[in-house]
Amino acid sequence: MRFMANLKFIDTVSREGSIRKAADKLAITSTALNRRILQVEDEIGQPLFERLPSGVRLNTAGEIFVQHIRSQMADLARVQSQIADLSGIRRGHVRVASGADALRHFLPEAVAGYRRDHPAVTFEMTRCHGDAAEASLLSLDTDIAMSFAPVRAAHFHVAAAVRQQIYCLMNEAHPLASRNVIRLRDCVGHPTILPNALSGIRQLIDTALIRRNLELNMILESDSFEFMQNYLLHDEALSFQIPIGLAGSVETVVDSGIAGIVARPVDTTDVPYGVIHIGYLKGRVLPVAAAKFLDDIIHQLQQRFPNETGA
Amino acid sequence: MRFMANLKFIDTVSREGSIRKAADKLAITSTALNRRILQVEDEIGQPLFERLPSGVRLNTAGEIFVQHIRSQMADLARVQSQIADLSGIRRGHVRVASGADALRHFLPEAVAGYRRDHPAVTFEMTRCHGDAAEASLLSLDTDIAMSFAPVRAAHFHVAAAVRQQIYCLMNEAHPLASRNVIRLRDCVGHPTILPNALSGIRQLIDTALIRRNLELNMILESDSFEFMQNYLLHDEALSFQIPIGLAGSVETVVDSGIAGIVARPVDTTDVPYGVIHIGYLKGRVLPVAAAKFLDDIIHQLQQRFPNETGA
DNA sequence: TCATGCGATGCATTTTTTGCACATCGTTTT
DNA sequence: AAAACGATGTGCAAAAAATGCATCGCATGA
Repeated sequence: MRFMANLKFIDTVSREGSIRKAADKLAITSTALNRRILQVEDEIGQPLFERLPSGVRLNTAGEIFVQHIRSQMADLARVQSQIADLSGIRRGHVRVASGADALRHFLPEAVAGYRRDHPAVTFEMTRCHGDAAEASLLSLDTDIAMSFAPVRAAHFHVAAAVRQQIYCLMNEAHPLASRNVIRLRDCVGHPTILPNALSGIRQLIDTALIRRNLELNMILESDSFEFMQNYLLHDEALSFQIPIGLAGSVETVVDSGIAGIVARPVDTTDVPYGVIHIGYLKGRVLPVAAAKFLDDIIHQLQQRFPNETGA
Repeated sequence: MRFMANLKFIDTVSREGSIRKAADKLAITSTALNRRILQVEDEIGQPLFERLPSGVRLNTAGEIFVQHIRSQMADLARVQSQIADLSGIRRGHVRVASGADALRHFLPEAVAGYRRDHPAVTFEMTRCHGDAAEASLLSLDTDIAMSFAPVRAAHFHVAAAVRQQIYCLMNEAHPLASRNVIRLRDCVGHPTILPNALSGIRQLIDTALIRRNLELNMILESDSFEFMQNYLLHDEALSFQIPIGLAGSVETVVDSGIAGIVARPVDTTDVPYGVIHIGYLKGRVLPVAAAKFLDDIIHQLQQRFPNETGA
């Protein structure tokens, strides 16, 4: 794309914070890159970068301009995707940011299913925590975000929301494994593993504990669900998860997807439902591929959680 | 703007319908232009134009791409305006499409007033009828549209709406000039001049006539308000106009702005109020200059028609 | 004080773009 | 039916632009 080259160069420089580093990345000499930037600045009529001894940094005009560039590039991707769609082959590139929950089982299956129908579409999956999702949407590094944390609606268009009950995970030999529903007070005293503070699950549980003035015996904290679940195989402890992070459908979720580990719902009067939000940057028009994939996962969510899915 | 050159070239070719004509307009040879277009088509991966014996025409992919180009260029104008605004000098270019009514007195005054404060801002005023306004907003040839005709809300964001009563214009020697309010039936029999069928005024009057089963003695039809008013100086006829097309404020509008011509309100039970809509393309972010000018004229409308202006 | 890393610049070189002449194709006119 | 016209596409030489190298000036940090 020659006609976008200069703009892409500026974007890269702004990300690298240095003309020389950007030049390396772009496989041209710093001289050439420098001059192209000077040229664009000349055409704009104002400098876009502050020259610092350690490199360059965007000034206010640059911030505005780079935001424009990114939106242009994202829009060009949409247009290309739309044009490619005309010739029958659906091609494109879809970038998804998601919490770790959905990245475990749901998204792999969803992506694989989509690619079965549209093998020319490529994907980029980024794991991220709450706020980072919004940032990557804003900088147009991501098309679709999926987050269990509450979202600020300012920049986020919610395409779908799915209610998720908290489940308690444990070894099938655990004394609580015989119960059909777990009350929060049942957990007190048992060794417990919790996701770290950025997780939506953790926030829900912490709020519930404070409200009921309970305290759990937390022995371990992690941001890896896989680690936490595997740990349960070797120690008699409790952990928490939401259905989308488990393998089966919600009715058959008696076992958690890992042999020997069972999942039991936590009473919703103790810990309320949380909500997974799926959406994209407000005001954006998604590329065809991303839009179709979004439709796809919303459809799958409706099938898997028929009574929990809303607009 | 070298980095936009190729895109601008494609836009021009699509408007001219011929590579040669576009090349003339762009002051380069058709050879060079042709090759640049082939190059872009190559980068896109698909042809954008159909080659016809009489020139070129956009194909479907081209339509999509050109729409993208136009939105990019409009957005670049916004960004430039915003950047220029940082340095204190407000510069930019504002493109307004309006019916003939507002172009007579209101807009000249409004533009002159704005340019008094911001002399670096340039303007482009286009007179247009109802539907053409929407088209020029959609093709991003226009920033702000002002229309007395009813607007379809699909693509039009209404920034302000002003109620306008119909006034009857006549020579001060006309027998009806002695009345304070004109009833529609009073007009029957008198020679009458009407704006042509595209005008919002005409549509309101036609509807009223049909409803009351009246018929006017129409001797002349025109799309030039100036012609119509000047005609009244030489013949004892009636014409119609809305306040924004007249010179004074609504209270002092006993004379029409032209010596010897008076304006009398038409009873609103006969001909209802019409509405002037001022707005822009839905979803667009206007350049700073255009946005401020829009604020400006809305403010002036509120001052001039304090009880008629709504959101 | 010196070394280091940054962006800017002059100049020779390479790459790209341009313009001219002409080919090719379809339509219109004679 | 044939010629003329006007459209886009193509070789080739000239012109213009971009590039790479060596170098400068400058501020920071050891």
